[in-house]
Amino acid sequence: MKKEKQEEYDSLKLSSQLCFPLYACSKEIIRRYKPYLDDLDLTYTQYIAMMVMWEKKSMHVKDLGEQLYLDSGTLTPLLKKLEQKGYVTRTKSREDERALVISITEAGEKLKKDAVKIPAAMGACVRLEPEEAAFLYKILYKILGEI
Amino acid sequence: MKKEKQEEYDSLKLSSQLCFPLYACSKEIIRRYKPYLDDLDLTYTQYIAMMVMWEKKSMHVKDLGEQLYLDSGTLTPLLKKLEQKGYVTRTKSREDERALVISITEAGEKLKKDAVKIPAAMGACVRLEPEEAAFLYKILYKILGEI
DNA sequence: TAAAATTAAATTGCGTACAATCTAATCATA
DNA sequence: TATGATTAGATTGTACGCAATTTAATTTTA
Repeated sequence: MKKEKQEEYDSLKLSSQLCFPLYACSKEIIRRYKPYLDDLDLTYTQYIAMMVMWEKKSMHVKDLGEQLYLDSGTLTPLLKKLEQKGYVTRTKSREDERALVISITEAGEKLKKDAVKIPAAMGACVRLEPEEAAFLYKILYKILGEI
Repeated sequence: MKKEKQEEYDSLKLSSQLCFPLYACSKEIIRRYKPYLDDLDLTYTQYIAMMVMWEKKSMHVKDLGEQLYLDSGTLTPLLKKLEQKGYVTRTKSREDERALVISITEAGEKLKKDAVKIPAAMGACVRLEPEEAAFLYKILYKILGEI
């Protein structure tokens, strides 16, 4: 086989790709969260949604979706579940009846007290040097920024 | 609020976490693959499965699952779909009747010719310096290696 | 200002992910 | 060699993730 052809084919190896370790790593980290999140009866996606709510207290579904890079097809059922659990409320906006306002509840705020343990536990679980973590963070946001 | 308490709460911000950009980035890259994969009528997961098959030609579902970090719950329906499309065959192993052998077909091999364009197209799509890419690759496999 | 365009959520449908369970085959060993 | 343990896949059930479509509300503009 010609050398160029072989090189082309090599690029189709899983081990030549960046996308694959990124995809596998993302799933792996989420898997490592699971035991901690199970204690709070939250899935990973519900957890990142709650993280935004803990910070912002109240916001439109649209804005939440922009923060999380998720659309209404994912968020609508997820937020209904968080409402069932009593962590948020869902109410139509007065100013714009198209928009739905998500607000954190008392119980949702309470949950935060249990959740604060998680980042530390995860930090111990993923062993990276501080410089490695910082660089990884920077590169990932560089890729996301290209959107 | 006490300073330590605030720091604890800050760790619960989406912007303080590594997991979130990793998760968002993984989805974003897969999203960027979509137009190219649509041309081949493959999903991303089907594509990485085919990447292994292009390299190995034939293997057990179990080994494929180990390569891709996927279990039979994901692979069984996925491989049935690839079989329907005519890219692989699924046959019981002679030596061990529990095992299922996945083998690439003529049509599956043909598909590789169209797929070789994808890594180059994606490289142009995700703009990282070579050192950045190399570093990212190394760190991701470091995290995966901790499994 | 009435019609057209746009926008925000919800809905539908398909394809993962993965835990948990089940079934059948194989292995280990008492 | 019978039987208990292990293993490989398949199945079931829950929860995304996202494209495409729908519905209702708002904005634009002819």
